[in-house]
Amino acid sequence: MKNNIRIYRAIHNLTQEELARKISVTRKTVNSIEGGKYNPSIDVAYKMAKLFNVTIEELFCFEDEENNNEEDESLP
Amino acid sequence: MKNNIRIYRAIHNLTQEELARKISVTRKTVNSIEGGKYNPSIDVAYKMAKLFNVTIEELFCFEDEENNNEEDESLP
DNA sequence: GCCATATGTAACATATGTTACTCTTTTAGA
DNA sequence: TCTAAAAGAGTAACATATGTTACATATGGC
Repeated sequence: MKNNIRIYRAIHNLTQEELARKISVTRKTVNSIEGGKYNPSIDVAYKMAKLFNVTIEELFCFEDEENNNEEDESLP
Repeated sequence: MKNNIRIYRAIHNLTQEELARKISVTRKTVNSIEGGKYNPSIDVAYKMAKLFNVTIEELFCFEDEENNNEEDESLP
């Protein structure tokens, strides 16, 4: 699932570590979610969205994430 | 975390099983989330919100869930 | 009361999100 | 270039969400 964390982090001028501290998770969690390694829990998603003053839907891109292959390394 | 699943389910006239099938989870998952047994994953939350045509924030009540005790049995 | 449907719930197994620890790589600045 | 901050990442351990299966309870119509 793609997301706009990096963008909103830039807008609010926060490092991954600062963001992590503000929402009470580790920097690795922010790093992994921002990099799309895994999806956030709904709590973490909400805390981030609230901090950035946007909705969860604005921060994370759900739309057509079901039928893609999250990497292009499998393409011919 | 409280939620309005039961209400929106009633509005859309769906049983737990029908809702479950529409969002590709089991009835137990719907039942457990609706009953507040655990929080949904962000995917399930999104699918429900999309089906009911509301935002995740409208469907689930995050606001002051940190400092409550999720039951009123502890009240005097 | 009897029956069908809807809902609540338990034990266990599996999948996924999060942390702690550590290390490497990239980026920005003097 | 050298340095430090920032970001990317691997692993193991743990917490939580979800599925499977089965059974119990409620509710309404006959």
